[in-house]
Amino acid sequence: MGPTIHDVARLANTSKSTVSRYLNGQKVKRATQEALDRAIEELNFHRNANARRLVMDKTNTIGVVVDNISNVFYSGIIRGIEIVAGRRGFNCIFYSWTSNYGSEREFLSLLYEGQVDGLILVSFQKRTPEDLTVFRETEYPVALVGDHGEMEGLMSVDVDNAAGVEEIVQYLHGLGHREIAYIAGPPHAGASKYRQKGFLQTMEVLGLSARPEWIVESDWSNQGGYEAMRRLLKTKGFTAVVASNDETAIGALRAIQEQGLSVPSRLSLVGFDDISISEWVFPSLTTVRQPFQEIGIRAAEGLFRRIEGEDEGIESRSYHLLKPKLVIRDSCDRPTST
Amino acid sequence: MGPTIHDVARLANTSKSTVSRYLNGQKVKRATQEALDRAIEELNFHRNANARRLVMDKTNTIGVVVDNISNVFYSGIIRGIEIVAGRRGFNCIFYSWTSNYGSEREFLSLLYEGQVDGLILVSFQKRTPEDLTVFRETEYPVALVGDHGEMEGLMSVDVDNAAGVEEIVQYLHGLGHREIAYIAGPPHAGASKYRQKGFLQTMEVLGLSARPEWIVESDWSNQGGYEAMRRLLKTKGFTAVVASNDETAIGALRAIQEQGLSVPSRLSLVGFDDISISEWVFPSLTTVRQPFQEIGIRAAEGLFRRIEGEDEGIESRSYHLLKPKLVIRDSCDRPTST
DNA sequence: TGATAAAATGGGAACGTTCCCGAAATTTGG
DNA sequence: CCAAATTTCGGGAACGTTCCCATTTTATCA
Repeated sequence: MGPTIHDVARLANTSKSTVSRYLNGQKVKRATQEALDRAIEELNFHRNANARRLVMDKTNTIGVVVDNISNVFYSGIIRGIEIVAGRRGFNCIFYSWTSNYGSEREFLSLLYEGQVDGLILVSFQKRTPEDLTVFRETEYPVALVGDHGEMEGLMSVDVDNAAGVEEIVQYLHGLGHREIAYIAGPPHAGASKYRQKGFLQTMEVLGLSARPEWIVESDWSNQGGYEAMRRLLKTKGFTAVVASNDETAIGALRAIQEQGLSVPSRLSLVGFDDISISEWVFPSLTTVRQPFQEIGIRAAEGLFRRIEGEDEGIESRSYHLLKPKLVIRDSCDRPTST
Repeated sequence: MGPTIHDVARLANTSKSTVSRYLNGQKVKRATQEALDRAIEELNFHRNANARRLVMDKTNTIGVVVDNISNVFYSGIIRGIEIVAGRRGFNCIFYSWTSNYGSEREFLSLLYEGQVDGLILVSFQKRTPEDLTVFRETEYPVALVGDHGEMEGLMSVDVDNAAGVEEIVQYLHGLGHREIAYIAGPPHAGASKYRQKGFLQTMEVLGLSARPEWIVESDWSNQGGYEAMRRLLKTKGFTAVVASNDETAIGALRAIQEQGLSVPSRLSLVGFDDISISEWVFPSLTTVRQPFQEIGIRAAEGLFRRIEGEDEGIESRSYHLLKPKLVIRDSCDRPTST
């Protein structure tokens, strides 16, 4: 191992208690301070984190579990979490939930084992009811981002997916579109379900018919969007396409352009998420922006409320639904009058 | 805290030593085993990681520091690292190198403090000579991915940037291009320098002149590529554009298309990196694929060689240069004969 | 200057685990 | 069935730190 507090004490002609106190910011005599500084410098001393954590029963660290750590749109969420953690003097460490692990639940052992003081689980995959129950029952600080499976009593943050799609449909309707196709996401993901519900409900409210052959399923990938759009293009009559996320929309855009059709003059297209590339495809994509950073901030604040035991009440275990925002770019226009 | 090994021992009518042995996979009598299983289950016992780490002086964890944790093209590198770590029974934790931290070097304290057994630093930013020296001098296991500042004696992995650009230029030359423009990256990043060097050298080898007004600088962002391309389009005569990364290329593509020019019939365009979106822009982007996963694997293997002290020699402290591969898609064609 | 208050210091227990070593229990072999 | 060999077990030290408490040193004020 490296040098210990004891070695420092010996070199500085004092006791480990004094070294410990100095390292923890308490005052020591001027002379001892200088001796300690010299000793620490000379030995290149660093406190052993494991010993500290053992005795203090505190890590000053929160863990963030992300499925697919490099998903572009987790970037904002992570940033939000880091801002709040930094403010509280906590570090963040990230775990990627790859196939190495069976279920998200397994990460709870990070808490049991004392590796982190709190845990934020970020996933837009479907969560199992067993997972959710475990998260609710544990007395350790846990916050969820994404699918909360409509379970009460657990701290979670998500975006109002239905409201986002409603905005989209209203916008298209305002432009004059009446025949609107929809590319759905994976049927089990919570976000996907809410988006589709938002689509169907708004169509109904507006008195538009959502024709079954104009609703196709995809998997939220570029490839999936591309294939879905090709299927869609075999039918006729719609003037606008709502893709349930941006990746899908970009795949769809490619399929449309390959057919020599033009967006937006021939067909309008909308996405969802506002990932960074959406501004840069041609034409730039009209979409709905998720308040990613805000999501991260809310989740982290909820978590810290539990870590610091600020409330035992219901507030820290409630469900936050954030409103997304329509971002109008160049991929929509009035329908061509035929 | 939670229940301890002692509580388990008491409940199972045995001693902590026996519990410890059982937890570590040694054999115990059938009867005690059953009693232990019951006790562990009933108490929901988990070993305290900090106590274990303290006494064993080992964490079975490697840390991976990434600047901007959500950069799409770190995904493959991370995956590669996780594969190797998983094989060795190690966990990975990720740290994001945000503005919270001054320099990469600060992460070395994770090693000093015993939080991780090894560290991989992934960054394509410019590294300072001081940082590099510290990484070289430390006796702790460290591996670098990206810029190694041409310093000898440190374990690092990078892609052969110059060779990649050379392939691009050779390919364009083979198609008949003679007038080639170049959008450079940020001048201080190592990768950027090598790519530019590769461009200039290959042009010279082929007897082509790299005209100064056809070499513009950018910052490797979409926006930067867009602006650089607009500047470039004020000049005339070139038939192909080499962008020094894909993001830049995609920004450039947009600028070209906004002018009503067509890729590839009017202008050929090539990128570098092969990020996932490059396949999906229209036309799909011809680019050079970095072997991201392989990079991660190499770095992790080098790291583990040092963690496990397999060699004290030079092998684990050498520089690995991996060859990238040209990926031909739809953004290049023969120049139009005017 | 001397009594008293305040500040600085050192010793030792505690945190929960692993691991060594000697003791106890069990198995083996004649 | 008994001694020897083997397996299982329990006690205690150690890991490096924090924190409490008693002690020593320094500062304060009449």
